[in-house]
Amino acid sequence: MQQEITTAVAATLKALGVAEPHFVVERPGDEAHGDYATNAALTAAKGLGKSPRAVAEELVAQLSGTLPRVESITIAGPGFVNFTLKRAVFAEMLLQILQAPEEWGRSHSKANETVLIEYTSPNLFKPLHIGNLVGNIIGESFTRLFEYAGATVKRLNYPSDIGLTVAKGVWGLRSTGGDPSNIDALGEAYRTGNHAYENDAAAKAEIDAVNRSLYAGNDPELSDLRARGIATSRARLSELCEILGTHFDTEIFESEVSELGKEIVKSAVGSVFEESENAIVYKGEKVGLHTRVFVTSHGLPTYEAKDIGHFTLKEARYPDWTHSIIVTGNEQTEYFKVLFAAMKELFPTAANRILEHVPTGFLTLTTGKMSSRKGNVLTGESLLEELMEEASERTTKSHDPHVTQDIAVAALKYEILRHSTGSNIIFDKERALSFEGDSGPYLQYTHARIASVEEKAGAVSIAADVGNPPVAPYQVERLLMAFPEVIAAALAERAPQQVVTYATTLASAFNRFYGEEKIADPADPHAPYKLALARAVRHTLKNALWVLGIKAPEAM
RNA sequence: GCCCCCAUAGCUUAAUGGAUAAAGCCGCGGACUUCUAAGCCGUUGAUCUAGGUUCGAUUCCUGGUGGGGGCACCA
Repeated sequence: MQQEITTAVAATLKALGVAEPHFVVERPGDEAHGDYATNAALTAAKGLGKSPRAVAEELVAQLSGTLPRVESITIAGPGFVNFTLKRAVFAEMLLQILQAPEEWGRSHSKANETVLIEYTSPNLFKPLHIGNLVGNIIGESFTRLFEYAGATVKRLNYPSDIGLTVAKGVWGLRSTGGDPSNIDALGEAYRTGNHAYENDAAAKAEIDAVNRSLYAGNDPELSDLRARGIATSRARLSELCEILGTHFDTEIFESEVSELGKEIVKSAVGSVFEESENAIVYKGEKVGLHTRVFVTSHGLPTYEAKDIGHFTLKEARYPDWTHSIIVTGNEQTEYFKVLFAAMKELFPTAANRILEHVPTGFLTLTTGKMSSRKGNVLTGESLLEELMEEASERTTKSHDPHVTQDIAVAALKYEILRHSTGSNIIFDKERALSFEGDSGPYLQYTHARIASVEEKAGAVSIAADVGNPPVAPYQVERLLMAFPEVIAAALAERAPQQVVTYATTLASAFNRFYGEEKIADPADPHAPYKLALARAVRHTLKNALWVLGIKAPEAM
């Protein structure tokens, strides 16, 4: 519908003599301004040498009668042109939603793309950090937005299974005698190792030696501890992904790419890379960036070289990729600028396709910072566990443990996805645990409430039907129409929070409707229409929640 | 020192250059013997600062102040 109006307005402006029409068609914030509005007259007025209102009047005169689904076109304010849709358009929309609920909101705009999305990427050998959890939640919502646009999406995980973090953990395990099959013991071992590394010079030297041994694989005892710890970490990660509703299509480990990356970098010395102070570096200054080390003076590959190797493995697995997205914390923003510049010089395929870094913000608690390195231990999993305990206390209608879990996950995901991607998140546990007001559980509750009303309606033999609509559309109905546009905008702007905001607004509008109107009233001639509307809202909420990676329970 | 990001109500957050800046929390006050009260209704309250561009600026540009991140052998 938005597209229909945009096309018509563009054509009319051209007919009026505007060479390059520049305007937007949007949904006005105020319902009184109709269903769609355009600023076309304001933007075109100057070029035409006329007043905005005069241009608006010409626009209205030209457009009248050309849009079959538009009831009226009016001029308001300084020269906005407002479009109000015909009543029947909304009934048609409800019918469309009820007939193909799974399709509502989907498009084919990315049907020709294969998108590789890399996210989560934790350090194995310690409990999942809260930052990994943020990345997982945001990354997953991106995969779903792309899937909704018809793209082929591959979910990639790139865990760190070698390096200083692992060495600290292995050293710590040996020092504490902890059980490598216990995830908490791994966390404890890591903290012990990290503390020693920062405060004890002798221990630091030992840990560095452990690190070299692990790379070389020349100490069976250490390598065995590493392998067992990693197995424990991976098993735990799988469990958490199950709870979060995520999975990965491909996992590539840091240890697989180290040597590969190093060799590629070495072979490109003199062309892409150069030697400097015995290290191999990429001089980012030539493209307005900064220099970074890819291979150290000791001949070890850095994260940079590993990412080069990583890229070649990704490409080998998915040669038809068109778009590669990496989701990480925003502290790596500058790093990826340099890495991508180097990759575009190095790989012809990378030069012609899209490499994109999506930065996520830092999550801090209202009670202070969190860091698993410093031992103030709120991990991703401990946070989830707390939320699940609270959810189980509050669940009344359903005692299904899966529903309880889904509610806890919803609370967490909503709290993270409501922010604009990349902005820092101040997480208030009390607020998330309260499940009141704008929240994941609020959306789920609204969904479950509608399911319950539908059940009641069935019991009194009311069937959904759009044949007898009330004279004026309800506010909820108008809101429904925006859903596909919101999904498209959220993808284009990399902004899942728009889906969060929309779903919350929709739920709120429905709850107001619910408070004002009786839906399942056998004596009400409009009951079948109201039921159809309620069901359409439920489908829309369910689809919006799906995009956010949140389950929509039937009862709670 | 250089580079990047950020600053909206008491708190946590929204707002493709557009109309009266939108919610939730907190506070106060309501409705309901009626479909799920995790709900609904009412109410107080905000764009860091000085300029600039624009018909129009929370949004774009410049300076200032305050905060976060990054800047060669960590990831």
